[in-house]
Amino acid sequence: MSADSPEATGEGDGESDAATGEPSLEGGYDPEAVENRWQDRWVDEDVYAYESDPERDPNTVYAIDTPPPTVSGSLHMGHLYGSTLQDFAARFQRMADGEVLFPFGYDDNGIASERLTEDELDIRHQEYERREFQELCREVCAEYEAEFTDKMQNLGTSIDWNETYKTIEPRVQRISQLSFLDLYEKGREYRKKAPAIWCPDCETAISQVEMEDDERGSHFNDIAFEVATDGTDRDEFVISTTRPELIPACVSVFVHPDDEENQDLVGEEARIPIFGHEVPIIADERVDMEKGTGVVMCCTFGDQKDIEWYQAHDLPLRVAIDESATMTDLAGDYEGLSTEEAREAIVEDLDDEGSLRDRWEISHAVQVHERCETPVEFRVSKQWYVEILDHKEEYLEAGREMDWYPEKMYTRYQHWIEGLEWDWLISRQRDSGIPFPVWYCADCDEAITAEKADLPVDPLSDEPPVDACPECGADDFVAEEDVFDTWATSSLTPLINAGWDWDEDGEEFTMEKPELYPFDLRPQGHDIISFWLFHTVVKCYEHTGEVPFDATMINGHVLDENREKMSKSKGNVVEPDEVLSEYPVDAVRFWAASAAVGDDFPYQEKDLTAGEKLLRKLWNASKLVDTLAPREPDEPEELEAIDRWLLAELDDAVAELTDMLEEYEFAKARDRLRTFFWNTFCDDYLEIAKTREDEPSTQYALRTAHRTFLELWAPFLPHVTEEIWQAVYSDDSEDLEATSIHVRDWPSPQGYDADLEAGETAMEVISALRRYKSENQLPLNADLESVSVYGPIEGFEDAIRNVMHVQELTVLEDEPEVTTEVANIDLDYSTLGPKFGSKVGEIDSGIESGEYEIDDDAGVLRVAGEELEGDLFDVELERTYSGAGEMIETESAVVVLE
RNA sequence: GGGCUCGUGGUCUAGCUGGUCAUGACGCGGCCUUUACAAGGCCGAGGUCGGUGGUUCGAACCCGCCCGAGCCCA
Repeated sequence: MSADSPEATGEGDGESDAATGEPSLEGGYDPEAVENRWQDRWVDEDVYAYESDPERDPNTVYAIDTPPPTVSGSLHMGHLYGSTLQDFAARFQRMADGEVLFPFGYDDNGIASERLTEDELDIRHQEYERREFQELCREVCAEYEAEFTDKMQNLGTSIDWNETYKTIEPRVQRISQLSFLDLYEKGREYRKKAPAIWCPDCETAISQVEMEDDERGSHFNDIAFEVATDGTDRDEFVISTTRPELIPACVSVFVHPDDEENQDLVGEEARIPIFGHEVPIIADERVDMEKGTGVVMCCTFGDQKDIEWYQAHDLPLRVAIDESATMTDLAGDYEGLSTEEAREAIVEDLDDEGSLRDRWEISHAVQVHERCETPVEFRVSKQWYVEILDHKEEYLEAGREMDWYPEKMYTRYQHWIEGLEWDWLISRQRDSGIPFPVWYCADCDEAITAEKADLPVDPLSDEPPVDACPECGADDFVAEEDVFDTWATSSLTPLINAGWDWDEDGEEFTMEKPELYPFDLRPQGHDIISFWLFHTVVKCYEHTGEVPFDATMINGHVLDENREKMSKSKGNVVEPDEVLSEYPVDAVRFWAASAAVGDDFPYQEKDLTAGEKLLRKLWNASKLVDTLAPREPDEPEELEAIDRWLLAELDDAVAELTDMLEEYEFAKARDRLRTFFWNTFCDDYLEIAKTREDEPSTQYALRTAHRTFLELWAPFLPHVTEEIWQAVYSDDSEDLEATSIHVRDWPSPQGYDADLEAGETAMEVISALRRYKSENQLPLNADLESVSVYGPIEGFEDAIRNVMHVQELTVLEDEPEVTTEVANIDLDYSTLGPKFGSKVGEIDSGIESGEYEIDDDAGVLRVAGEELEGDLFDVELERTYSGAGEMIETESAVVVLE
C-alpha cells in the first residue's frame, strides 16, 4: 500500500509525496513517513511552546505537572501509556482553552540513577571519590536521557521541549535546598538519631520503597532464657527466633498483656544465654501470641517491631551488627564473624550449653534490598526528618480539595495518610544527590544552614556562612555529607515548573510564572499516589499554603495479554520499540484511549489493528470528501433536511465529546466519536452524499463535517489529522505555529436544528432496504422498483430513493393493510413495580396465560383483577401483510417493497 | 494479615443512583465490487453478567460470604 520508503527522512528520496515532505492526499496513508515528519516539525517549529505571561489570568492557562520519569532504564509501556493520556488532556485543552504548559523533566538524582550507573559501567560507588562517581552518573544519565527524549518525541506528545529540567541541575538544586531551608525555618524539619533501613551489601540507608519481600528458607530456634529475678515461680522460659545471632543485641523480652500463661514473667528480668546480660520483661499488645511460645525477644534491631518497641519503651541500644553485617565487639567471641557465620556458631554453642530447645526449618518472607537482594538490617543513625504526622488532617483536606479522576482513587490517598506512623526521613548516605546545605559545629553539633542567596551550595567544598558557631563560638565546622532523598526534590515539580525562587531584596519567595500555580492537572500511575503525589502535596502545601493541583488523573497499568503484570522475570514485557516499529503511533494512541482512566488494561496486539483501520478509514473518507465537494463552498441560504440533519447530529456529538474530554473520559469520547464518524458519517451520510454531490447544501455540510471531524480527532490522532488538514485546508504549511490543526479552536455546537426523528427513521428505512438486498443476495446498487414507506421521513425521500436506487418511492398516508394480533404486552415495570408491588407477579402470569382483556375504548388493560392505565403498558402487535409485495417493519416505520 | 480496586459472549469492553430484547469492537460463519476504503459493506451465530446466599414484585447493578487477579501497606 505505502510507497516503498523504509527510511522516511523527509530528505526527498523522490518516492512519494509523503516522503518528500509535502502533505498530500495522494495514494494510501503512509504513517511511517508522515508521523516522523510531523514530529520533527512540531518540535522544530515550537508548535507547543508555552509563552509565559505573569499577568495572564490563571483560568485561561492549563498547566500540567508531569511527574519526571526516574532515570533508571529505558522507556516502557507505562511511560508510553501515561504520557499519551497526558497528551489527550493537553491537546484537548490547548484547542479548547488556549495556552497549555506541558513540561517534561528527568528525575536523575538519587539511588535509582546511581544503580543504573553502577550496572551500566559495572562498578561500585564505593570504588570512587564522590565527585568522580557523580561525574560518571551525569554521563550515564545524559546518555539515557538523550535516548529517552528521542523516544518520547517519537510518541508525538505535545510536550513543550523548551520547558525541560533535570532534578540534578543547579537551578533545581537551588530550589530543593531553598525548600529545605524554608521548612527548617518554619520548624517543620528536625535531625534525630533513629533507626533507618540499611543495606549491608551496599552499605547505605535505603528507603522503604526500595525494599521488597522475598520468600527465603530459614530456621526457627527455640531458646531458653533464664529468669534472673529471685523468688519467681519458674526459672526459665523459651522464646522463638529466626535470628539467634541477635541475642547479644537483646534489650528486652515481651509478653502480650492478654497472655495469661506468661503473665507471671512481666516485671521480671531475663538473663541472656551465653552473654549473660539481663533485660526487662515487658507487656505489650504488639506481641503475636500465636507465634512460637508467645514470648518474644526484642533486639537492636531484628525487624521493624523491634524499632517500634525501642521507641515506645525507650529501650537502650545494643548494636551487635555493624554497617557491613559483621558482628561487633558486643558479640564477644563472635566479633568479626558475618551474621550468617555468627548464627551458626551461636546456635551450636547454645546447643552445647543446653539452651537450644528446638530447631526446625521454615520458609518466610524476608525484606530484601530490591537491587542486590540482600536482607536488610536496621541501623540507628542521625537523620533528617520532615515532620508530617502533626499535619495529617491538613493533608487530608488538601486531598479532598482536589478533583480526583477517577474519584475512587482518593481513598488510597486517604488511607495512606491515616495509616502514617513515621515522619518523612529525607537524608540519604549516598553519593549522587543534592547535598544538605548544612554544616555542624564540631564542638556542640549546632546545625549551621547556608544563606539562601548562596544556594546551591555543597558543604563539602563550600564554607559555612559564619566564622564562629552562634551557639558556642567554636570555629571548627563539619560538613553534612548526606544528600536529599530523591522524593525531597521530585516533590517540588510544581515549584520547579513555576520558577519558584527566593527574592533577596524583597525577602520573600517569588514565582517566575505565577499564572501556572496551582497547576490544573497532576497525572500519575496509581502505584505512586502514596509517595510521589502525597509528598508533592506536603511540600507545596507547606511552602505556599495552597494545594498544588486542582485535579489529579490516575492512570492504570498496562498488563500483558493475559492481564498479568509485566515483569522482566516473567519475560512478558512488551517493548514500546517493538510496538512502534509495527504500528503507527496514532494507532497506539487509539489503543491507549480504550481504557477508562484508572483501570488496568491488557496490551493486545489485535487492538492496534482497530486503530490502524480507523486511520485508513479517515484517510479514505477524506479522499472521498475531496472528490465530492469544493474545499471552500459557500454556505447556502437554506440547508436541505438531510444535510441539516447531519450537522445537527454533529452538534450533539461535539457537545457530548466536549463534556467527556473535560471529565477525562477518553475511552467514552473515543467510542462516541468513532461510532458517529464511522457509522453515521461514512456508512450513512457519505453514501447519500455520493448521490447529491452537486447540491450546494450537501457540499457545505460535507466540508463542515469533515473539518470538524479532523478537529475532533486531533487530540487522539495528531499525525493523520495534521497531514490531512495541511493537505486540504492549510494554504500555508510553512507557518506551522499558526496553521497547525493542533492550535485551532475546539469545535462548538453551531445550533443546527433538524428533525432528528425523521433522520433517524430514514436511516432505519435505508438499513431495512440494505438488509432486504443482502438477504436476497442482491448487489447494494441493484434497482428496487417500488417502495412504499409509512412513517415520518419528511424531507428524506430523495435521500432514500437515490442511495437505495429506488425507482418509485411512495409515502403512505395510512398504515398498510394488515391483519394484526397481539404478540406481546410490554409493561412499564419502573412505575408498575412501585404501584402494585407484589401484585406484579400475578399480573405477569395473567398476561402469560392470556387471561387479560384490552379495552381499546377506555385505553386500559384488565388483568389479575386490576385495571392498568394506558401509560403502564404497550401492546405489541404482530402484523401479517396480505397486500402485494413484501413488508418490512422497523422501529418507527413500515416499508413495503413491490 | 489489612486497605482499595477489578472479574460481563472465544478475547477486550459499555452498562453498575435496581425496571422493557445487556453495548460496542476484535475474532468466527454467510452474502455483496454502492463514486473512498474487500484491511470495505450488509447480515448472522455466540452470554446461567466469577461462585454462592440474601434484600426486593423484580438484581449484571444493593448487602454477606467464597474464589480468582492487581495495586498499596504490614
